[in-house]
Amino acid sequence: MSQHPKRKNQLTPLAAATAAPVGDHLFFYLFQVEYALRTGIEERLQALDLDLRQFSTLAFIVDGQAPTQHELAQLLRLDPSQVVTLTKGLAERQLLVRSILESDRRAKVLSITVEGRRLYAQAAVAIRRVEDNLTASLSRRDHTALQSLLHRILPPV
Amino acid sequence: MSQHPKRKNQLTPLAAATAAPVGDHLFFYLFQVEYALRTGIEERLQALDLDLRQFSTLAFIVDGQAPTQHELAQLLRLDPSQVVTLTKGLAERQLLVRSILESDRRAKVLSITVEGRRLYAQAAVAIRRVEDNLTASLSRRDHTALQSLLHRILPPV
DNA sequence: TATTGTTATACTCTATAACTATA
DNA sequence: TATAGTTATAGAGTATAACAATA
Repeated sequence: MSQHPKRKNQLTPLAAATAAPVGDHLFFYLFQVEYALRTGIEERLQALDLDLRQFSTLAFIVDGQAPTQHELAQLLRLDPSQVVTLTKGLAERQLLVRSILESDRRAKVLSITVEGRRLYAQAAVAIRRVEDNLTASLSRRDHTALQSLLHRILPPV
Repeated sequence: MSQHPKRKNQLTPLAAATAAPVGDHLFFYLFQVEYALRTGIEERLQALDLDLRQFSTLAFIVDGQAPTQHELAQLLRLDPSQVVTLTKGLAERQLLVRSILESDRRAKVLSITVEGRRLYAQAAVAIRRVEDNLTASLSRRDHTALQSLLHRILPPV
């Protein structure tokens, strides 16, 4: 048995996702927690045949924004060409619909389907479970405090 | 001027690094803060001709662990083959030395040079500045609280 | 026989440019 | 002329396998 098992397509970011904090740097802590949360979520989403990017896509649509592909590209910080592949895949699975925006026939509006909403809800529950598990050692107040602190330092969109 | 300017080699993770939080998910906040911090740090490190992975490498050595390449691979969650390229590059710049571990001649120990320590110190200051800037809206107590909360939910190594 | 480091290669994902349709 | 979307392709980064040296 290898001491360094690897899943296929495991995400190893270009930047460091260090396995241990060094010095007193906020970023070491932040990166490590982010890594744990991300991999935990990805693992759970696999069972639903979704990755984080696909989930986020559904989330933004469900959120009521009915974004165009261009808007989604900005929200996900993706190149528009990647959004094509992303949304086509979800559309093929009948999780969303890509329709022409009548007020600007160049644009495609993304809207959720019943099946898409159902899968999103399932995924959201699974993700919440991972989040709660990660912060299990915190009191509810501290969990809220963490989220609040992160919220306060969010750079303006 | 493009509405969607892109730096070359800008990191766009496989997973979502969403530009806006959705719902009440911890991960949206965490990812966004992580993204802001990471890109901010990478920008500063560019001036020193370092990326985060290289900085982390120096950091682990300076931390006094004198790790072998194998150990560094685990710390950075990298494949050993990638560590070769990584450490060779830093060795060429005389920032570290790769020497044979006498107690196990297969292994290579990494140790910092004077020049490497100097550059590391510079980089650490620059990173600290980015971190402080990110949390500028927080009181010192809240900054500490955030770091402490993140520390408490770190998964065991 | 197992492990560390190394090299070479295949593969995945991203960046870029060119193109169509619409504004 | 500019913008949304699309397609094709080149490039960067990662995973995998094979190998040498040492244990």
